[in-house]
Amino acid sequence: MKVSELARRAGITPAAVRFYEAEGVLPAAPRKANGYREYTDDDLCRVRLVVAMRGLGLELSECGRLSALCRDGQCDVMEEQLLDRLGERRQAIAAARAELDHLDRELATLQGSMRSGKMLPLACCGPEGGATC
Amino acid sequence: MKVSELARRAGITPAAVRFYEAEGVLPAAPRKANGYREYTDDDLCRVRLVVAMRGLGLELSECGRLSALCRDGQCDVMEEQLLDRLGERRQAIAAARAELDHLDRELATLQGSMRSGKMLPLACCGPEGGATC
DNA sequence: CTTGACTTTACAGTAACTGCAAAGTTTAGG
DNA sequence: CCTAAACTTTGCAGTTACTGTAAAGTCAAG
Repeated sequence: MKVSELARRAGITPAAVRFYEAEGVLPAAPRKANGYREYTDDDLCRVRLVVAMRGLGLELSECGRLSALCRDGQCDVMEEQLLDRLGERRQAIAAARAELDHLDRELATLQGSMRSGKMLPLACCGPEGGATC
Repeated sequence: MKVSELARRAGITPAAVRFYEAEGVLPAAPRKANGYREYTDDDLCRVRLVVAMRGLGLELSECGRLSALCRDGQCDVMEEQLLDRLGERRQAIAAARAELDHLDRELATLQGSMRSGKMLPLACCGPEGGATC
């Protein structure tokens, strides 16, 4: 199949597929006589793995590394490392959530102050006392 | 004061201050004879406003626009628009949180399947039936 | 007078793509 | 056979908000 079909079936754009190849995340596809990339179902499978890992929030380079392990017949090693990453991701997600919650509380408080007419409680004029904004 | 002191008192780096100026987020600072930027307490106040708005998650361009309004004596208009942005931000935060929650559930499920020995339930070999990864 | 701590500028790099331009290829229809 | 649409190729610029580096000038202390 050609790049557009591969991309469509993997759920990304042809440009992204070429980008992944350029970045070494996917192996360089063999070319037909006209220079077009030609893909097999196995290739599709590999792309899908990368897309799935990206969807889990892993960095592209990490997806490439893990996918390469799998291609080298070390799927078990890959699985092990993927499991590690999943744990790390969940920690990062928990942290991100806490941060969002904190920010939302700040925003709510600020909204409240502003709506009740108080002038900018933004830390604009700090503890040093300040000039007019 | 010089750029480092301004930056320190505003809670950012000197490089960020110069960047903000280059981007037009802050007005160009007047220079001393030696070419160094010279700032007043009012300038510090302006930078702090931008830093505060950035901390609320607003885009830099938006911070620049709002801060400029305030500089032009339209603090009231700025406040109004800021209030709008805060509402939008809170919506975006709620959406981001929902996404994080969803992702975390996915990760947890995947962790579970992998730990109990099931091979990659990643959508790697899709509904079309697939090759080996 | 030297050393260290500043300052200036400009430019490269980051993450993960998207969009564009220019040129060649294929495919369907007339 | 011709043409027009819909592909494909490459390379490069743009996105966001900076950070890091390099080269060069300035300033304060000892």
